[in-house]
Amino acid sequence: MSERKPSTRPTIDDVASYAGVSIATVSRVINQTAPVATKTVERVQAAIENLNYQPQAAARTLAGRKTRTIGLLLPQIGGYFFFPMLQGIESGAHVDGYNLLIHSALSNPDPDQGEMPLALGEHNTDGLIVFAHSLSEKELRRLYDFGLPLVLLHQSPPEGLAIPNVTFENKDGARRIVEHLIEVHGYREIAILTGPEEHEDSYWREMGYLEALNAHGLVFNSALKLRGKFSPEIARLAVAGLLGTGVPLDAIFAADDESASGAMMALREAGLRIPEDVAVVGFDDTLLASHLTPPLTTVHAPIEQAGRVAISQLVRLINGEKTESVTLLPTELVIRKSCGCCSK
Amino acid sequence: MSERKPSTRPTIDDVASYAGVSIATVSRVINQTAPVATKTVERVQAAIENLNYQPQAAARTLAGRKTRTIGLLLPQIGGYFFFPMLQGIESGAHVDGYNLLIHSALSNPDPDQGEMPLALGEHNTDGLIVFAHSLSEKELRRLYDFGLPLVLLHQSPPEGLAIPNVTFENKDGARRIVEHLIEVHGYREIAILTGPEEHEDSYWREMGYLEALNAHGLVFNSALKLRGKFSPEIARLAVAGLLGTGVPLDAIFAADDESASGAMMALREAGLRIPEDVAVVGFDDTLLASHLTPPLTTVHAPIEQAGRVAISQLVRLINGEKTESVTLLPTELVIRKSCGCCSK
DNA sequence: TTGTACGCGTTATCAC
DNA sequence: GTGATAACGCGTACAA
Repeated sequence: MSERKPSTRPTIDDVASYAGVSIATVSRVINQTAPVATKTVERVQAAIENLNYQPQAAARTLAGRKTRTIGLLLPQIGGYFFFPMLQGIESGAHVDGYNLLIHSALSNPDPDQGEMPLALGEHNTDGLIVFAHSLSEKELRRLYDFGLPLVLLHQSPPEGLAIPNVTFENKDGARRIVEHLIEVHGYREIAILTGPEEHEDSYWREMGYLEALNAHGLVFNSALKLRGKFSPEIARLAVAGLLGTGVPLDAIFAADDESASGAMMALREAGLRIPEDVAVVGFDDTLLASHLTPPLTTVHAPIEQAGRVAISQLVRLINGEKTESVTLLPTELVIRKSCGCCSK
Repeated sequence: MSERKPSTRPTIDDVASYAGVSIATVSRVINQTAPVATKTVERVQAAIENLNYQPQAAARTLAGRKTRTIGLLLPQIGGYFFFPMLQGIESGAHVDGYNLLIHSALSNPDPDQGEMPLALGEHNTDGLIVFAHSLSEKELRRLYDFGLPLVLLHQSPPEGLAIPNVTFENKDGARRIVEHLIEVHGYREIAILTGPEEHEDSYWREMGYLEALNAHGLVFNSALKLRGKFSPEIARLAVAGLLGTGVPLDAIFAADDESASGAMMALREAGLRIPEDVAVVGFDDTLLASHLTPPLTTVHAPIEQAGRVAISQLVRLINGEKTESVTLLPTELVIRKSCGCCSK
């Protein structure tokens, strides 16, 4: 298959002469930036239609100093968490009339060491949504100082930077699900599978776990704190290791659904039944949760909504309107079977 | 939280005067488009560094007539299939130095009826990757006739349009997994859960199924053909319906992993064991497959690779190089437990 | 090896 | 309501 030669596209001048008006008028009907006579509008629109004209984005940006584009920076693409988030962000961006430019930080080497400057920034975006720790603090500061509108998803801003951030009521959700394990099922030996060290959501989920323990007079047993890193494989190994020690165990609170699935694997491999021998609960309520066997009791996190809110905050910022410095989205307990409820 | 005022960014002129050269020279060192004296290069680079200069994307595009951006058009964002694909596309695009603009067709109303023109197109991209049927044939034709480089993912081009397309060896993979059911396990009553009607991958998977049946002297029983639409819920209902009829059933070949998970649910709800009573196999080998209980025997499809190949084809097209009209990526049988193998 | 000057296609600011 | 025309920031002949 060989190349075809691109034809030349019509410009605003072509439209203007076709319609017998000036380019200024054409611009006016396109952008509705000033009143134009109805007849003229019709002629111009017909011209646009007939010539199949579409304004050149780059020229508009250059002249109008707006890219109409929002950038999204992610640590990496993948995981169950990712697509509802992207869904929210994409639809939100589109509703507000913005294009979405995506980059994963992995393919975006650290600008502190390497040469390559950030592919997303003030030169091609009106604002950025930064997920968790996809940007070094230094780079974040640079962009902030520059004045680029920024919103942080699932990360609070570095000291002194007034960047809006949106996340979940993690502590509250975690506390509630752990209390469910304690109050409804009477479990007392409850392990926790934490996420990555630096992950703030994980931190607050752990705090919620501790709070629930304390509220019910249970003492925290550090042997029951396992690092799951939001990864099924790592969680599986961690749980297998715990089971090897023979420590008594009633239930496992995994800080996300993926590590919960790893925990389930480990339990099953050890010949333990879920939830009869050990209960397992998660956090996030991703697609995975309902596909597991038994279906996972978890905390529903409004992931898609978070994406949408992040966009709306960013758009407000771009428009120079006031924004919330922190948005905490409520979570909700979702009872399925892995905790011991509803089992037959 | 209130607004901050954006500072003004340095231009190529600032860099030029800072370095004591002309803007042409600055442009040359940035784009390495002509030899420049080493000393000069150093001075310019220092200037760029000190001024924190980054070229304005819009201006480069306007002057150089290249957006350095690739557009990705999707029917909707979601499903397990989606991550690896996006991963491949994103990384591929980045490796080749392109930005990635994403749009889902859902938020992109049909331009044939509505007003809104396609948000992605010749005005803001150098080329487009179009997934399955996210674009009407008319719009596809328009873009093609215009000369915009186009690559189709999991869809063959409309009559007469020479657009490269990349997909899997669907028929072959389907045939192999169904033959596995027949030859290794001796199943004869094998149902199929197809995907959406118009989906080509699904069509070829069905063909592979039929081929396997024929090759082993089994006659196709139309009662065993169920529409799963690549959806767990729809598949679940379809299978439940089938079970209600009492038709004999040894195994189910689901045309994708998600419908396989739905089939499993239905079977379990009917009190049937997998694979002892009815075996289930899928297609794609997404994350889901290994998370199911029992782990799903399926056909591994190189989803991420398909994304990467699509990008490379598109880039070749953009560069005016020759491309493959069709790329068929090989699939591979992945034996887990849901077919009856490895069970203990 | 380097500099000058024009053009890329819009928006925005004036006048009329 | 409408029309000239000056930016916008950069690439790139063409000259030197």
